[in-house]
Amino acid sequence: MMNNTRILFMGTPDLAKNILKALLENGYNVVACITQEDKPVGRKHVITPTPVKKLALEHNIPVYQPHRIRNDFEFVKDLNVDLIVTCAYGQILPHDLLTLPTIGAINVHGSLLPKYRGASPIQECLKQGDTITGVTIMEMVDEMDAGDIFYQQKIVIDPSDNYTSLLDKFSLCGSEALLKALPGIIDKSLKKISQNKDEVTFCGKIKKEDEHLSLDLLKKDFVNYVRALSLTPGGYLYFGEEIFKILECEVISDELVDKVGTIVKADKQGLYLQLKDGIIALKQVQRQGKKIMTYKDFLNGEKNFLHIQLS
RNA sequence: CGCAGGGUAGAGCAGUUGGCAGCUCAUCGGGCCCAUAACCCGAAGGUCGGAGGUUCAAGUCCUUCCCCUGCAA
Repeated sequence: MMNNTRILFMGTPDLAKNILKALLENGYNVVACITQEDKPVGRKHVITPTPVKKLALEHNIPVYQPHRIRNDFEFVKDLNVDLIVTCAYGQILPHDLLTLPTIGAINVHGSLLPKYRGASPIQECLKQGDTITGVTIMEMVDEMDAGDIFYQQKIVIDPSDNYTSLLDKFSLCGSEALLKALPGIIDKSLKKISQNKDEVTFCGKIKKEDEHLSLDLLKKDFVNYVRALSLTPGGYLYFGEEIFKILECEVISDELVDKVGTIVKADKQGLYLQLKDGIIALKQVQRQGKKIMTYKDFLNGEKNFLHIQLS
């Protein structure tokens, strides 16, 4: 019965690819995929298909890449779809598309809704210093991430987690949650519950300027902000004209020994930065043009870094 | 051919006007110490990204190819 359900999968990055993979490995009938257009990527501007497209083509699943799904979804009618499953597709689905499938349209969202509706839920929970987050399998409605909830599964955030490691957890957990919820969604036995409007919070898209770390942040927030941006795209401070990325750091003390933004220690024991409410240790850094390295490796090649000002 | 930095010991870097390839960390051995990631002594470890060229002599100069990274898209 589940094999007869005609599923249209919509998604773009690696996370979505892993969700699609889980569907395929468990025998679901994915009749087509919609993903973003191939884009020139990297320094050489090589036109690269999205991870979802690559996987779909390996399984001989037809791939559609409309420029604007809002204006171009007529082709979906001919697919006779029962269910749309989306995960990080990257475009808002028009109302008339949501009503096409016989069963409905569902989304895999990276937070415990109604918390963190929006574009960057995985980064946001790290920024906030949360210790628990999760995935939500939900019905799609016109308003973004506002649909009723079918199923939720919690994820424990470890203090050592950053965006990259948390993304791995979401790949696993998101797949698990979807597979648990799908049978009940398809046979309509799974009850959905509406979101508590009083608990709704939002998170926006991470913009370029957000990657410049702020020295106005309290040390705890600074560390969490760095976690949210690591390893990609990576938060940075300026070292003169150069970008100096900080990929991992930790709170050391409440001491105030020098101006905010000053390197107050640079030796084997650590690379310490003064913030306005204390000192943090920079553990992994990346100088412009260089690879990511530990503070020890960095200091081996960079003498005289003590008392340097970052901004 | 989008802009820019780079490739030298396991890691991070220095290497001047071409003239015996170095520093710090790590590793191994020894010493000191109640002890140590500390300190002292010693050792091993390199076709200087590849190919070609100039030269008595190339890490260094010329040509060409490959790769890594930051920015931009």
